[in-house]
Amino acid sequence: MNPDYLARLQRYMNGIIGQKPEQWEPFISAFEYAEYPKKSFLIREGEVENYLYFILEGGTSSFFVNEGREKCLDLWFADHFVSSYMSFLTRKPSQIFIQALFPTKTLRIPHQVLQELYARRDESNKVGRLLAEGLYIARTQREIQFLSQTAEERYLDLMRKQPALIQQLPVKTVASYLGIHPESLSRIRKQVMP
Amino acid sequence: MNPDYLARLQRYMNGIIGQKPEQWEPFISAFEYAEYPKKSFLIREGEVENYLYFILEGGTSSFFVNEGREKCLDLWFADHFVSSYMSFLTRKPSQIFIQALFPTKTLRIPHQVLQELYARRDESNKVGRLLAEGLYIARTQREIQFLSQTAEERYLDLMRKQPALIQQLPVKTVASYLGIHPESLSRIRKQVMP
DNA sequence: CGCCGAGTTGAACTGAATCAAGAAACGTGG
DNA sequence: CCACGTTTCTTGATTCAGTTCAACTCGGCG
Repeated sequence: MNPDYLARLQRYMNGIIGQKPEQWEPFISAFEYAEYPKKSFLIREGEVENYLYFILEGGTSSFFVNEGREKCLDLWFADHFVSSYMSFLTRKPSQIFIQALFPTKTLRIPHQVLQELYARRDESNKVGRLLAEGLYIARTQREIQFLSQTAEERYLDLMRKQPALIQQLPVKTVASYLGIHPESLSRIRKQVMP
Repeated sequence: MNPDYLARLQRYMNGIIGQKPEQWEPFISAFEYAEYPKKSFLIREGEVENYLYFILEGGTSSFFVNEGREKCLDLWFADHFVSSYMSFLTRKPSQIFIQALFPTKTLRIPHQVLQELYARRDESNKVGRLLAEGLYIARTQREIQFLSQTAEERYLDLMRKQPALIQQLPVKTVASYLGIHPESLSRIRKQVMP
């Protein structure tokens, strides 16, 4: 494993919990390296999520399948955590798939190891707290956006905030992320372009 | 204040973090009692959320207003925590209102006090972690439901899981919670009833 | 009594889904 | 490196869930 990888995670931890290495050091050393080829799954529906992943390179889509259609919950890229977090927390089968959108390199921590850390070192709960808080905020922002904007507005927003993302991902992935079908995104693009 | 109220919070904490009073005792004693008349606001859009509330009696609606329409994010009742949690965490103005649906009694903890607790007692982060995790799960479940069910399915689901709620709340509140307009709920009820 | 907000009903409208068909891009194996 | 089959993308025609706007009813309350 590239030694720079742990440094990446350290830098991220520094950013969210501050300059107290003793708080995140045991946390960081509990991670293991794992790679996922493009289109492979970090987890499938029905499995119990055993890992929390920190993305080093690449990106993932979290989605569930309803009546044969993929419904994307979120996309995550380098320097973010991803997991079927509900399954990870509840130890129940995952309702979602997480799939690598590109060849993806991660550091991951097993559930068991994290739980032991929480139990053994009170201060490690701070990491877990900040993690859950961050995920909560992301979820809530997205829900507010879905309730207040049309598909076209969400698309324009995405173009403004993450233009690279629209270039790199297939239309069907972007459409699913926007909560619409590929045909609709196709029309929106035609509408918006000229 | 009714002394039973602290016991209520204690029982709840016991349920989520287990039988270690020393973990939640300093937490619980930091709460103060507060009442909200029906239709009053725990917080309004634009204000920074200063409290995390534990509901003793009554209930609340969390909503934002978009183009003059109320969009409900969640409803909470006795023995649950509520807050404009995104504002509480980020210290930025709240995007949402929280309004008492009935005369509502709460125990609330000020942001500052909770932060000091987090900083001074590592183990109190566990409470914060479990709280954020629980809120994350609720948000995610709701998002999955919105992406996979029609309004009628969501209504039938609510009837099955929370029939009392439909009785006690005005149609417009239930409609907003279901993500539709009162007219639409009216039609769905007619459709479903006979 | 009369008002006023809450709920219902109707008719027209709209954003997005659905179904179908064709064109373009992709990747896989020969 | 090309050929072939499979996805992916686009476009069109149609349908549908839910909105919008407007009118009307009902029940409580000053």
